[in-house]
This record gives sequence, structure tokens and C-alpha cells, in this order.
Amino acid sequence: MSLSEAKSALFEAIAMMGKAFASPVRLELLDLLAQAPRTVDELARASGQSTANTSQHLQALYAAGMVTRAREGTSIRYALAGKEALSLWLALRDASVARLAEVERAAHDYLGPEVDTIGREELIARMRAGEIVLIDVRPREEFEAGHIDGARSIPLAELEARLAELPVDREIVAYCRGPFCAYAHQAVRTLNATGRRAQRLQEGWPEWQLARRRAAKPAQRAASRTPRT
Amino acid sequence: MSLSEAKSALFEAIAMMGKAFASPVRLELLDLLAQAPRTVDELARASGQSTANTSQHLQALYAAGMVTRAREGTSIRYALAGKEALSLWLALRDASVARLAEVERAAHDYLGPEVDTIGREELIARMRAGEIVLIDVRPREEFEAGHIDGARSIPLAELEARLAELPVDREIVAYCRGPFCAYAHQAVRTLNATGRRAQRLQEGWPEWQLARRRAAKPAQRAASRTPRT
DNA sequence: CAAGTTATCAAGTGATCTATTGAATAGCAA
DNA sequence: TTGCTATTCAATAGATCACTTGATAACTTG
Repeated sequence: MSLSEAKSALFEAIAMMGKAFASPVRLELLDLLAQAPRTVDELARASGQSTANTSQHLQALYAAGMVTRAREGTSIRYALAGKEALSLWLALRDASVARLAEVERAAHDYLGPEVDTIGREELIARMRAGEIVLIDVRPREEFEAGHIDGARSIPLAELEARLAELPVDREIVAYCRGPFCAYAHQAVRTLNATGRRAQRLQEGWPEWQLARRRAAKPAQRAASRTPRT
Repeated sequence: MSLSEAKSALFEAIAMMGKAFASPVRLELLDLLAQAPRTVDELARASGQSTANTSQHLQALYAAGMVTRAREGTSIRYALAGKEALSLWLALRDASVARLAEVERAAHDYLGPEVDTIGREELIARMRAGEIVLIDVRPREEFEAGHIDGARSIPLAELEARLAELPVDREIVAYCRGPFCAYAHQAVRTLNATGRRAQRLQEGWPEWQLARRRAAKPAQRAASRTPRT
């Protein structure tokens, strides 16, 4: 193999992974998988794609090394492939927000008017002081797959029916899937409409989880490792 | 705009940036730009593509927000668009090494047998102790666009002719463009062949530079910022 | 084993992407 | 102005990709 052939083979191999991020459908699947592992059928319904198409995109993601899969009886459950995959997806999403005005515009159309927000450190401090009720407004199965310690699960769909469970005299903080998820926005609006003080956590479960994992076991940059035979 | 339309518009906007990483040619251009800003013609020659093709790929990268461009007289100089772009490219490259066996294989074919390496911290410590001669074996213009403090520029092409400049009784460390760049490997082999002790720095200039920039001004995650109107 | 569910495969069509070619444009220099 | 260089634009053919449809395979349950 000539030197230039080897070089282009290297970039082609990296492009294989890059292609995973080139389709909006695959990105939506990644976004869903960042919440919780899911079966093909669940992903197909959640993303509004046909089962066959979803399966094909998932195989592309698998070939790119972005997801793992495991058979569970008659169905197959896909999950994000480790911390690197999560961190890569979040990095791309953040970079595109930083760079592309269109993403901001699309995000704004989707999310509606902005609501009060609270950051990670402030949330931790005020939760420790007992000043805050934290609610997770994602669907129940995502809560069960992982959530912030101390949060209560009140899926957005149940919020109105369960308002009585929530105090009127304490601050409520809602979080959901991430900065592009509309659930927490809507929850805060609903809570405000009933006279409660409410804020949206600036980040979602994937970001929280990644921060926790990074703190537990600091990132080791693959670049500084030596490629071996 | 319906909610599901808005949602897919969001993922489409992010996919615009993802597409930047879907072509080996564009990745090679990013890799070159991670060393130094360059004109279209320089990039075309360095990557072995036609000028027109290079120009089109550069425009795709520009649309994706990955590069900036500035006219310089009759030519146009492209550069990586900030820290985020560099960090995203390095993250993708690292993740693909971590996940895809093919990248390792391609890298090994390209780089040839492994040589002794040294890490960042050890290099810093031993340079401070004066035990090491550090050489930058990239082409001169890349050295001039930025290099590690204390390094001497000895492009690989000139190494054999300039061997006399290098001591026989001190350890020599060579670095180049990064872990997939063959220059430092070859330099170490050449130096070893002349009886000198030599090692390859595990990382290259882009990684070094990013670490320095991150230390100077710690990364602020875009995710935790609030999208605004 | 047969029936039912879940996922994958295979083939086909329309869309998008890539690289090439040749023409057009922007700046520079005489 | 005329030439000259660097870059972009426009048109094109070939390759790849996305999504659909219908068939097939893997597994569970009765």
C-alpha cells in the first residue's frame, strides 16, 4: 500500500464515523438514545420513521461505532456506545449552536418564549439547602433509565393532573432531555400559570450524566495514547 | 410551523455541520488547517485535489461554520473557525480511534513500526531540567504559524543534511502534526540510525495548542448557555 | 409445530453528493 | 486598458444515500 493510499484510507475510516452525523434522522436517534436505551420499534415510533428505515439508520450508527446493541428476547435494544459517543454528540450539538445561526433560529421556533433558568452549581447549592423541589418531566421510562439524584418523576403529560403534589410556596425546578427539549419549557409555563415559582434547569439529563461520569473518571484523551499494532 | 417540523428543522441544522465530517477529503483539509491557515491553492496541492474541488469542499466547510476565510490580495486564506472547530475535529478523530478498529489498522499501515514515545507532562518536566532537545519536524511554514515553546524547526526533509546540529549525547524529542502524522516517526528512526537517543512526542501541535488554550481560558460548554431570541 | 412479533435484508426509485470540466470573476501589475 | 493569477461558478456524469415495499430470519408463545 502506497503512502498516499494509506493516508486516504485513514481519513476514509474517520469519515465513516463522521457520516453518522450527516443525517437528521440519525441525529434524532442519537438524541433519543442519549436519554435511554431503546428497541428499534420504540425508536421508530418516537422518531416517526418506518421500522425498516430506522433499522437501517441504526445499523449505520452501529457500523460507525456510535451505538451498541443487544438482543432482548424478540427485540433488539440499542444504546449509545459509551462516554465517547455521548460526549461527541453533545460536542457537535454545542458547536453547531455556537456556530450556526440557523440552529438558534430553529431552536427558538421549537421551544417558544424563553423561561427563567437555573445553572448546575446553583441548583446543587439550593437543593442542598432544601429550597428547591426538582422534577423530571420526561416520560417515565427515561426517568427510570437514569435521572438526577433527588428528582421526582412527573412526566409532562401528567403535570396538570398532579399539580396538587407540588407546593405553592417553594421554588420548583424542571428539567428534561436537554436544552433543545421543549418539555421543561412547557412545564415551567404551566407551573407559572398556577401561581408557582418555577425555573428550567439549563441542561438536561445527558449533560448532567456526562459531567458526573467525567468527574468520576477524568477523561483520558485518546489522542495522547499511542496507536498500537 | 408545526412542532414536528420545527424539531426536524433543528436536527437538519445540526446535520449541516455533521456533513462537514462525512467526506475524507474535507477531513484532510481540516487536518491541514489544524496546522496552519492556508490558501485554496496550497490546500489543493497539499491534499492532491483539483483547485475547483478543494474550493467546493472549503465552501462546504465554511457553510458548516468550521472554517473562516479572508482575502489576501489575489488569494483567499482559510483557517479553522476557533477553538470549538479544532476541538470538535480532535474529538471526532479520537473517538474514531477509540471505536473503530479500521482506523487503528489504517494508522498502523501508514505510520509503520512504532517508536519510543514521551508524554506531555514528562516532556515539560525534562525540558525544564534541560535534558532534552525538542525539534519540530513539520514544514517550515507550519512551524512559523505556531509551535511549542523551546522547539527548533528542523523539517524532516532537511533532517539528514542537518544532523550535525544535533547532539549525540542528549535525548532528542521530535513532534509533528499529531498522532497520525508520519514525520515524527521517520525522524526518530533516522536519529536512532545515527546512534542518537530519540523519542516521539505522543501528541502534535494542534493538541498541544488546544490544551494551552483550554488552560488559558477554560472551556465554557455551549450546552449550558441558554438559546436566546 | 404453527402463529405472531420484531428486526433485518434486498431491490428499486428519486434525491443528494462528488469530482471533473470549462467558463466567469476579482484582484494585481504593467 | 491588457494580461496574469487565484478563486469561484455552472453544468454534468457517476456514485452514494434515503426511504419505500415486500420478503426473510430470529425469537416467543400457545
